[in-house]
Amino acid sequence: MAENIGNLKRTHNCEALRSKNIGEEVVLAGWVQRRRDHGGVIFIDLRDRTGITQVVFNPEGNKDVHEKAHNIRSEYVLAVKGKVVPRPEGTVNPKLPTGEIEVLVSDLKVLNESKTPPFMIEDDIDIAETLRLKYRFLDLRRPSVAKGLIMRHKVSTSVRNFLNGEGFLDIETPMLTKSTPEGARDYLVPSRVNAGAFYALPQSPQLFKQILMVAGFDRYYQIVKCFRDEDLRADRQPEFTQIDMEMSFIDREDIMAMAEKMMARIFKDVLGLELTGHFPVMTYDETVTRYGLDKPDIRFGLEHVDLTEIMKGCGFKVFADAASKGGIVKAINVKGGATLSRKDLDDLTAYVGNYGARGMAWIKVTESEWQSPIVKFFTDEEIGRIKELTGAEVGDLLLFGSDKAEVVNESLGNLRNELARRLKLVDADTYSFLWVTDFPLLEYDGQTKRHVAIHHPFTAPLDEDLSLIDSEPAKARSKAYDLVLNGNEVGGGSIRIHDQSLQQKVFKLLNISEEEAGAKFGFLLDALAFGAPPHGGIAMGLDRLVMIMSGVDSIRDVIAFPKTQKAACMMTEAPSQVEPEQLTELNLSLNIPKKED
RNA sequence: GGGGCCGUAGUUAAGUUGGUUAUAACGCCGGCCUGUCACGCCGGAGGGCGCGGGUUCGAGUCCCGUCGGCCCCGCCA
Repeated sequence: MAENIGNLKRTHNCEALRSKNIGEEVVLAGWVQRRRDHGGVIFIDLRDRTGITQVVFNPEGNKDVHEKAHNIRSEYVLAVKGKVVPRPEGTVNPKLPTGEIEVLVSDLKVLNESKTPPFMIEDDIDIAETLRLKYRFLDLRRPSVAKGLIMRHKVSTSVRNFLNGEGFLDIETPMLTKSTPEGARDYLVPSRVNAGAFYALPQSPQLFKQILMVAGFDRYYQIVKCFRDEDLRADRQPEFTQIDMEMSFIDREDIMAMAEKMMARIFKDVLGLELTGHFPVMTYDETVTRYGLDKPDIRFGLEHVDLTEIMKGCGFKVFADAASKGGIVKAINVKGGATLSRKDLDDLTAYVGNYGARGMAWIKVTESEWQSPIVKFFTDEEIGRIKELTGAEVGDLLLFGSDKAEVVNESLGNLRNELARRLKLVDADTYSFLWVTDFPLLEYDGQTKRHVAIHHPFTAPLDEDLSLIDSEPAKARSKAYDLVLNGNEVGGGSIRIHDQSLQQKVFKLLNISEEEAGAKFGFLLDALAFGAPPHGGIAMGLDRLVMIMSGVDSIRDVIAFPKTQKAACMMTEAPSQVEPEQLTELNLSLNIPKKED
């Protein structure tokens, strides 16, 4: 039977007591981590989110209390009153911060019993994630899991303190808002009072924060949920949290400086690390050329070497064709990689296959020869050029990609990361930020056969590329910037268009008709026409940032109640069917296609 | 939409070329135990192998389908 607290109000948490507390009468409350019943004396490790204290039931003390303690099991909830005493000579536990003392119990209340938990509440256990998520309330009792949420709290606290100090205002924006074209798939919410009409959950507060700038709130922030109905990954959940900010009367270097200062503050407050100097800045073109990806991890080398020019007329048809027909040929020199086995190479070939590469040529540089299936196709001069450009030395491994530029860059870019993982080229505790700037304004979407905005349609072009908007829009670059941390995109933003005519011009480029622009973004165009200040901002992915800072591989580990890959919550079993009456009230009917047999 | 991996006691796993009553560890239950902290010792219960078909004398092992989980591609302004 569960007892009420009564007079046993706790005086300390389970990590608080030390030798200096010896002699004090204290009350602790928490969960039973473990019981060691010796028939006579009974030890219980009492746990709360701060730590563990050993409490002792001695039969020579209170008989009733000792009797009661026999029935205690794992995860029972206890309040104990007792005296802090030193542990007897030789029984100090150096593994526990509280290991020099124990609490000799004089009064006990079993605040609640517990069923035997489906898994043990401790770190370093190996359990299926689906079970952890179903019993998330138990999983979250494990210190390593709680640690992620505690760190998340520290990060958001640090962010608020910093931005409040810099004069930013925390202003909430609607969760029930308007569906807009472009971007990700919206989560829709039917309107009961407007039959047939829908709200959308925000993909980000983008337009609202711009409107707030027009309204004169020249420094805004919000730690806010965003929703995108797209497929999940280890670093993507359908609802996620952004540190969203926007400033007026600034240019991009001001936003970048502010974001850097904020990151420095977060790392200082939360990890005690000093981030010194400015974050390096690299243009989009440079990242793609050197690393293949626009979010390179710059903690290790393995940079790409472009061999397109020298392969144009070579005897290896695959390379020659790619090089002369608009594609590219690139190589990575894996220093000391000649020790990789044939199986390793097969694995890596399969790996680049994920990104559309149809193969992966390689050359092992050994004392006696260039060992490779393709080296026989090259002239001595070509081999010399390859050697020169890649810096190949004895013991190295050269890996090649040849195809359309996107395929080569994507596959070799990801291969580079994979090699670093396999060869353990990075120290897990290092943090390396990078700004990526000068993104193209537009990209061509082969599916819809039109240009779409790379960042979003409100991103300003670079000043020097303004004239390209009319002549060669595909070449125009934007005032967008991404913040990359250890190869992960943790933030992105831009200077926005604050001129109504330029905004209309960009909509036109994106094949958004005047009518459509008016219908979907009329309020923004309106606002821009009423004295919009120059403005811009950035949004940081809180989940990803905390994931990296806490050294875990999935944002699920830093979200209290995350969803599985099918966007389901194992605990609540959301999403679920609803009563027909609810649908009727919303003027909805279901039309679920039958599966074909 | 596609590729890969996985599903066996509460948990984590083992399970030979298909072949008696499906193993182990931890956990759980009972007993003993006054200094343990992964307490110890003795004893015990617990699953029919995600689900549904099929092949076979016989299926956890083979085949088909299906559900669920994880990683990835597509998708994610």
